[in-house]
Amino acid sequence: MNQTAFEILRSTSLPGLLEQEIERFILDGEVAPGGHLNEKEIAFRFGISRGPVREALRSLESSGLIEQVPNRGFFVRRLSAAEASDVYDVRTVLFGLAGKVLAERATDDDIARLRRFVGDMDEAIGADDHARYISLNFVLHEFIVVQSGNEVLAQQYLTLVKQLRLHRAHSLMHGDAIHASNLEHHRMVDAIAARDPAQAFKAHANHVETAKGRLMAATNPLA
Amino acid sequence: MNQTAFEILRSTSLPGLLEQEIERFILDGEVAPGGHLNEKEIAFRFGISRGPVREALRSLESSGLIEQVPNRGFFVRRLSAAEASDVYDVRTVLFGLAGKVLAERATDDDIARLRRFVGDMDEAIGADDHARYISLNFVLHEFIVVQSGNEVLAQQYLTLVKQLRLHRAHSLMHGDAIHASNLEHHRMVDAIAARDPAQAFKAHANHVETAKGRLMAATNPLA
DNA sequence: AGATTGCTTATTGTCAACAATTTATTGCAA
DNA sequence: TTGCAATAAATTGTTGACAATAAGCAATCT
Repeated sequence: MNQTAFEILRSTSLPGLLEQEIERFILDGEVAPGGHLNEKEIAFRFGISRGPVREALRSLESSGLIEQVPNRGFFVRRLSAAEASDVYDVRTVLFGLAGKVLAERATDDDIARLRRFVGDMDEAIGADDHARYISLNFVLHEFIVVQSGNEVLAQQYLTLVKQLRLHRAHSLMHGDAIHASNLEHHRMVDAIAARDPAQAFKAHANHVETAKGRLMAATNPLA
Repeated sequence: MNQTAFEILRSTSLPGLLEQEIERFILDGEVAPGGHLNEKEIAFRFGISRGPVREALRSLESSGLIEQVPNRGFFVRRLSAAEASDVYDVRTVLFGLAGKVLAERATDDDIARLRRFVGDMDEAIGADDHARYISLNFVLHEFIVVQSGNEVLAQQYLTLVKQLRLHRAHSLMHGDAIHASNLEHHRMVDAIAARDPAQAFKAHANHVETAKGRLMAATNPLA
């Protein structure tokens, strides 16, 4: 039963479980940026008291998804364009590092899977399946970062990606942009397959940098 | 009075204040890596209850300074050589980015202060004042990262530096190493003064990379 | 002696209640 | 009607108590 599974997890770490649930809630947009998180309501929703809820909220605060205002509670963080730009800059070098490290240690199987991902994404583009492309895109990036084997890197990177979802136009791409994006993916995988760390760093960093460019252009057409 | 200052801060955010105090406690080595953090004892020490203590501990957990073991509490994190290596790799690209950004936006005053720092460090070397060098070294790095203006970058970087203090040999340098280190500082500042972002990235990243090399050599003389 | 079981103690995990602060509402006067 | 003051309600901040789990210790058995 799901009930028992819940009970088992519950006994290990209730705040940890809560953190995941609240995070999902935020990332799914069920509470908009700037929105207030009512402790009592959250506690009631999960049938527990406010103690564990506050602990979970503190964790989410540290990962930059929510902010605390003294005596007023926790609010979903609002990410300005300037802040999103800063996040992108950090993400750029982290992803570059992931590519570099992966070029040094990728197995043949890793490379085969990377090629498969990018191939599937080409197919999704051909079939005009936008949702599938977005989904595969996320999986590809996560795969690269996780397979790099550097947990610090992976954790930092994923935190930043989550933060970016708090920004208004966090992933509006269409037509040409998607096509160009997957061309960059090909270059990334080629560099890894060639076991060329320096080139892999460039290709991966460049990919995020151009993504930032697309985002900023969409946000502020004047700049 | 200090008492009132404490009371004022206390009214804004007790867990936040606690987090700083416990962090200082850990970084000063008053609890060794692997050591246990007794909630009741901490609460008693500050004359408060366990609620706020647990919230502060959750925050510290998110920043990677402590780890939670279910039903056994929080322990100061033990950083293995492999983990320290990973942290250094991430720190390398973050510091590279800081140098790059600073090269793009540093004011003349920033550059003057950088030169002064490095000059003072040369003096400290000449006077064989090891403690002063270490101190200035930290201030210089923090200055560069903060003046980059990217708060995400600064926060991530400082978190990693704190984590590194959990590793045994986190800053044993002497003689030649210190001299070589400050030569690298000169190259960093030169690149910033020349407003050369690409060169600044290289110089800054290289500086952390060689520091990692020194550390790993000290930790594992065989490799 | 060494290992094992059962009991005692200490510590964590969670809760419900209370105090303090903020927000919403009502009543009143200009 | 609008602005303001007083009051009521809701929410956060903190606490002390209780339950559940783990660690320490002594007595027992092989």
